[in-house]
Amino acid sequence: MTSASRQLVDIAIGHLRDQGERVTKARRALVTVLAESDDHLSADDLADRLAELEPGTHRATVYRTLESLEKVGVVSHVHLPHGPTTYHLVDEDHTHLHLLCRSCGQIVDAPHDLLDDVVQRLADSAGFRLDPDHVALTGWCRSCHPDRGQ
Amino acid sequence: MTSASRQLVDIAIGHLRDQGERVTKARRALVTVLAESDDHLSADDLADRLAELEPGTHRATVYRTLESLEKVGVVSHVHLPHGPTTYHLVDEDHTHLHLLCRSCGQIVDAPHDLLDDVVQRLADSAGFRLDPDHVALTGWCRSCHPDRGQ
DNA sequence: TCTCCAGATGCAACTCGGTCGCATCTGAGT
DNA sequence: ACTCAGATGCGACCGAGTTGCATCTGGAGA
Repeated sequence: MTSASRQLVDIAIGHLRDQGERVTKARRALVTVLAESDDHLSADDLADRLAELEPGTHRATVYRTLESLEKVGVVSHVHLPHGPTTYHLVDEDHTHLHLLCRSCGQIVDAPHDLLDDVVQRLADSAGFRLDPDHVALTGWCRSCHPDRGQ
Repeated sequence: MTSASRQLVDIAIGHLRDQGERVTKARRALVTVLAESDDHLSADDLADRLAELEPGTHRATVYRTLESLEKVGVVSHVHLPHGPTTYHLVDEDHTHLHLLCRSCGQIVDAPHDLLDDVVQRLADSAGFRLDPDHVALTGWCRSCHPDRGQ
């Protein structure tokens, strides 16, 4: 475990305590797994990695723990069309949007401010507060883009 | 059945024939249901409505028929995060994007050209061809928007 | 350090959206 | 009318996520 990820874990655990949430083995282990991973892991991926750190952790616990961590704002999830939801630690410094290639399934990162104009326009015109990074947008990546998609 | 929807059905059935696809009872019935519906129906919703027009149509047939109709370009689907996929007839004149409220679940329509700039920028910068209406974007609608989301 | 209990966990059964293999049926070309 | 590739009905299956309930435990208070 790198010092960077140890620090992420400490911060996240701190948030849990601050909000009166219990710091259990499962929660600490899950945060640790998240801190050491990239941000495209499904609940099942997390359960697999958790099997080493905290064996016997049940799938249902993974889902419930993720829910708790989201509630206190240390975790967030992204929906991938045609695929499982992925989870990641909230990290203001490294936010980015996700683009999913409909052909090869590759996830391409996009700058976090890509939709800033759209957010502004929707707020002004429809009073809709857009949450730009909660779903992956889809399309075709450079190496795939066909004339006509699936 | 209105004359407008009858016309949509005829056009769609024409596309099927043109592309050498069979015109079966289930396909005709499903196109008819789609032509008479708004565009936020799940496969199960469609199966329910199909029960009147063409009783005994199996769920699996609904999925397979939707797939065939998509292949010939008369149907398209939109993913709603936290909900089932919805299907609609392709209709160039009435395209729009979908915004899903994370609080009340309401679907808000947005102008189809909302993401045109983004499409252009992504194409230029990343070679990614964005398909702007394949997933619903999420956020909070005018009557919900809280200070902090779920 | 011990006690206690709200809240977290393990487990199994369940839901829901979607897919698949296979036997049967049918649209449409001859 | 005959034929058969392709469409359908059916049921079993799958993956993702949820729920009810019994048991366990973190951490606050004595």
